[in-house]
Amino acid sequence: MTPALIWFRRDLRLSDNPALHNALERGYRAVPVYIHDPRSQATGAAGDWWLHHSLTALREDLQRLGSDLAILKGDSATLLCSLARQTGAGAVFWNRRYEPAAVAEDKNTKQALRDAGLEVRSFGAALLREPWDFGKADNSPYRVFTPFWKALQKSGPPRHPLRAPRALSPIAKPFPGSVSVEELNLLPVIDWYRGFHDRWKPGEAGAWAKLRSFLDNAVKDYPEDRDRPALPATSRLSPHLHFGEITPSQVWHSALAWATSESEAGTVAAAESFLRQIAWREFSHHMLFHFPHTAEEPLDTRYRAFPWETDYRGALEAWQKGETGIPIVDAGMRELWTSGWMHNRVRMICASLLTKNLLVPWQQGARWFWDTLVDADLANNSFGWQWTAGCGADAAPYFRIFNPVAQGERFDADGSYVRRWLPELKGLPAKWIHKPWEAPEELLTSAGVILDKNYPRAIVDLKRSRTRALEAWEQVKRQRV
DNA sequence: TGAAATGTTGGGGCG
DNA sequence: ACGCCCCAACATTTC
Repeated sequence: MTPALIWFRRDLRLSDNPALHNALERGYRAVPVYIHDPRSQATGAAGDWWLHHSLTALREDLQRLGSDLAILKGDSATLLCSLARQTGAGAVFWNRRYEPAAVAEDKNTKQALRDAGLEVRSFGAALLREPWDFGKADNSPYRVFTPFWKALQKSGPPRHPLRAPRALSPIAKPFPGSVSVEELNLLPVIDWYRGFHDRWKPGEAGAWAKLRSFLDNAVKDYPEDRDRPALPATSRLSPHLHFGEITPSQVWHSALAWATSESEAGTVAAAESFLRQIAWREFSHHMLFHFPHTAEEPLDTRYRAFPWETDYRGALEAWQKGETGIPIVDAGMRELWTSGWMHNRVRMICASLLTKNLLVPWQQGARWFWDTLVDADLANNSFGWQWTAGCGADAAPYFRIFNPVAQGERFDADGSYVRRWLPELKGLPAKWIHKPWEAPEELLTSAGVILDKNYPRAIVDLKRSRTRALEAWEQVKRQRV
């Protein structure tokens, strides 16, 4: 059997893997390869932690089927060419990536391999639809979510997921040039990530465990509870989806299968409310594909002239450390630091405070999330930040400025989310927990809260900074015309 | 996937 | 009984 290199990237799974599946179907012997190119590093520190464990899991899964994962360091085009020569491979198969830099790299690699006389095949699996053939009637991309979502639902179910192979052929041992996962030095130098282990299980099995428990326990209440950060109401699949340990198509079919197998009313609506979030992920990936500059620059060009604060270092640092003095924000930022993840509702609240009340450029917030989120994903991250900042696709109009106190009282009414992450405020009753600066002095004292001593006073006046943000927006509107 | 300002309505207290 | 005011509750407009 002729070998084919299966180039793993952001598809660290064996099931629903078209590259692997097609190589086997065409009678190739699969040689699984992962290439770490430190120059084209597209992961933050938390993502690196995840990648380390996900690669370990993939390698073990491959070994269980009789194969292994060859792990190489260096330039992918060069390595794939030399590897094909060494192994006598006649083909290279992979599943597509959609980020601008990855698209460019893959295009070059494909050309180099074809020039070397190899068969190269790439497949779509990370998205529900290929961005280039999912658009409006005139084939231009959707820029508004609701029509995108309607078209997605109308376009029929995504392709049916493929099964994992039952067995694979062994690869050469030792494999030429292969290193261990440890040798990739992915684990961050400072060990802030200790809290990650009991919350996350990177790898394909971990992804399915999350999906299973979400379908068994939470999806039925998803429409009701999804915005309440204290509850385990969301799927937490985001990092698994990012690394391709599970595909959106698998999630889609599993959720609909759950909805039709349950006899209770409202299950289809519940499943669709969840899949709508999967569609937001899809939308943001399509947007980044069609507008590749939006990872760095605002989609709405008026915002190039936005009068951001220039001396924002102190504010940014307080925000990063969860020391803004605004409880729902600080709770979110500490959840992020401790667990590598933050509830989506709280992400919006934190992002709104940074970009609107503090007038810090959204790219700074995006950069911090990029480094600290285990699910850091270029498309989702850029899209989400631009959405909140008001400069993105189908964005919240600029004047929609969150009031973090009102948001806290609405979505964390009893304050249990805040108390979980800010134990120093534990003793405050729900009435004051979202605005300790307004609490009566004697109440603060009996709760053991000393403002500016063990919990900061709010670093911004919410009312005044709101007005200031609206004035900044007026300035931008005038400049354009 | 907002919040604040402003407008409207209707019940109840009260002279 | 009536008009007046207050204000909560809700709706609409504006940022």
